[in-house]
Amino acid sequence: MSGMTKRDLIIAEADQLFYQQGFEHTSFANIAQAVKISRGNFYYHFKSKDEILDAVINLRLSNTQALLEQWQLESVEPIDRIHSFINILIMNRAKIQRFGCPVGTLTTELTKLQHPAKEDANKLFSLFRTWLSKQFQALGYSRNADNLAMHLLARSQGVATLASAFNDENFIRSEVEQMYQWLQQYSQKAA
Amino acid sequence: MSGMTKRDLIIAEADQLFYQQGFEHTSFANIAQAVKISRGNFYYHFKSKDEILDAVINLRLSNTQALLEQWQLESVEPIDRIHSFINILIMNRAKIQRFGCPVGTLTTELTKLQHPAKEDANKLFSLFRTWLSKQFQALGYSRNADNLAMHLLARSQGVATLASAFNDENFIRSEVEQMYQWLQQYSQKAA
DNA sequence: GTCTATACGCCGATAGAC
DNA sequence: GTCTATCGGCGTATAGAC
Repeated sequence: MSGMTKRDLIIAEADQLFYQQGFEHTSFANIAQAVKISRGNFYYHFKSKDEILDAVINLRLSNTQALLEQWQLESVEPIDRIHSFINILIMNRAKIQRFGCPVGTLTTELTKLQHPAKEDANKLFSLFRTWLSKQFQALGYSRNADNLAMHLLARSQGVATLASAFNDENFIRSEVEQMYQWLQQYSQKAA
Repeated sequence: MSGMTKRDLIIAEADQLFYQQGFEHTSFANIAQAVKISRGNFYYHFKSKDEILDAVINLRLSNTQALLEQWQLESVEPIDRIHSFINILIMNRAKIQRFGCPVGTLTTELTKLQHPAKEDANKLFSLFRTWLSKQFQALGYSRNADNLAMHLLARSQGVATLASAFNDENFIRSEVEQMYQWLQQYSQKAA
């Protein structure tokens, strides 16, 4: 947390609040209180609320990029890397049960608001999509790698939505197990 | 549309707007304009915005109930009934691509707003859940019927979320095909 | 850089005429 | 029942002192 400018701090707090309360429902007063600055001081750092949203999306994009690179380094086998993806549902289960998936809920909200930043938020999905697609390509499924990537993305989105609706941890664990089993059939071709 | 009271008309318009724009983002001015009444006249029919939300949720609950009963009458075989459920993704594909699933997006929004009506909105999910569960029970999978119901609900939620994010009709069709195929393995035991 | 004070609009909600 | 007029509050955003 050292070397963090006040601007970075605002973005980090806004990131959390947008996730927990939604973008529109989060006011400058909320963020200002969290960062412990006055509302007026805000506009020294950002010209508008949309500008904060852009910064939050960019933060999430670089965090996601870093996460994918980490998974890439941690595992050599594509199957293990895809496992890392599925496992976010377990790692983040507590927050997912409360607030859903940060990517899915943001894009859904921005869609309803017809907000121009929706396309940028969608890049978060695309990062996972292309990364997963590459793993399936490496497994030898180059023809439908993108379909498999989208399928897995959809499965995890659905799990997040229902886990949040029913606040059900066992459901997450059960579905993650099934996703692992589903994945097994694609580990054959690699050998 | 005949025999529709002004109150019913307000609820119907609010239903559409809440779906398309979100609950919080929809103002009385929006609804009033759609129904062609003044904002003030509103409070003759409803005491508060939350009261409209309750009415909209109740409308959706009874519509859903009617839909499930229709599916029950249209098909005798549980497999065919479950097919009817999966097929909503195709039937409503245009709206789903634009606004996502009306059930999922509403519960997600109300969760972030920490709105008391969230539990009522969740009953929409529960209607589908118990109905699907009954179909799987009828197929002979009484032990994990609820798990299968939740699995199918999650799959369709995920499809709706990603179809809306990427505005992709082919993805919907492809996933629906896979859901049909997944369902096939559960049609054996019945014989 | 950070603050206080304030402008201005939209929101939900109310009052009261017709 | 439907309207107009209006209140009080909160939202984003600005101006200007320190």
